[in-house]
Amino acid sequence: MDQFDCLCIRLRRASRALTRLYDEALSETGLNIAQVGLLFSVWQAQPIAIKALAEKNQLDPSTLGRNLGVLERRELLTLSAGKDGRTRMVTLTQAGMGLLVRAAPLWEGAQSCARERLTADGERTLRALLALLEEDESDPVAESPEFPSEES
Amino acid sequence: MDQFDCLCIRLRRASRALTRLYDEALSETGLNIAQVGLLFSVWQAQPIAIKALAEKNQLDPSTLGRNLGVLERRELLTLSAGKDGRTRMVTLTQAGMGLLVRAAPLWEGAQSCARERLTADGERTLRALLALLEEDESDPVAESPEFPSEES
DNA sequence: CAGAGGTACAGGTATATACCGGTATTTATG
DNA sequence: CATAAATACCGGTATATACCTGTACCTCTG
Repeated sequence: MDQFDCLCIRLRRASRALTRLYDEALSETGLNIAQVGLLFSVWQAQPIAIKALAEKNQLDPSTLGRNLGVLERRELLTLSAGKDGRTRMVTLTQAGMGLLVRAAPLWEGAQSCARERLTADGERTLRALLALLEEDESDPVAESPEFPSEES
Repeated sequence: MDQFDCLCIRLRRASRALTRLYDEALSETGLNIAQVGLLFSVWQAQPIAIKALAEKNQLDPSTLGRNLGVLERRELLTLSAGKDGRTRMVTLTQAGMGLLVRAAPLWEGAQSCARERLTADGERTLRALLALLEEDESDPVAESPEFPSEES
């Protein structure tokens, strides 16, 4: 086993790899998959407050605020005052909407490619993950001393 | 469906959530899961060049270099010149080794928790993901107009 | 209605991540 | 052997991500 069986590390690695795939497919739009996903999420719910959008995307509100700032500077969306003076409502601009439409077929391509790739060499990983989840918990990890213990 | 069925967005979201879980479990070490994973990876292969470590972790070498810098400043590892004058070899310090040992039980806890949580409310997601992978490709996505098309 | 407490956001700080271009070093080539 | 090409790394730049703190605003209570 090249890597230790950390669900989180595995997931992070898979996330990086898949992100690279989508980002490349979307490169001609000048946006990455996180940004396209965000625009899409706004489109679904606009106008929507930052807090609500953060919950919808399970993102820290301050993170989301900064991410929105990038898209606002590119004039893909606007942040306007809501009825509640504390909130700022997010809305797509025409340009943002247009970019989403342009991104759609590119996203489709990446999604197909991802699906193929996952089917090809990743379904095993998924199944292994499932197996890991179903692993007998009562069996202590004594067999494979994956983490260093007290021998220096 | 609250979210659109982007494998990448889903994976990124899951990655963020799981990262939060592990990071919290590891908080008393002052390290996050990415750092612990990196220390572990170095431990497995030390001394190892940045390039090789980057490949092992599927990380961009420049990214890895910066991440290593953080751990070097905390004196958890050292970067020394290799035989090849271009490379820098990464090695754990005693402190780095010690922290890894301290992190082990905390990591175990997070891993168990993650496994439980995934079993509880995420196995469905995994199975859905599998189903998505096995989805009939010949069926065009016409049914659910997930992405905006030409109506502004 | 005035103050207490809660809410939504902005900004500071830190890390993670990637791409690109520059530099030093090694290797290959003529 | 001298030069070209390849390699490994570093630093600039940009974005993603989260935590914490401060500020403005709203809501509730007396």
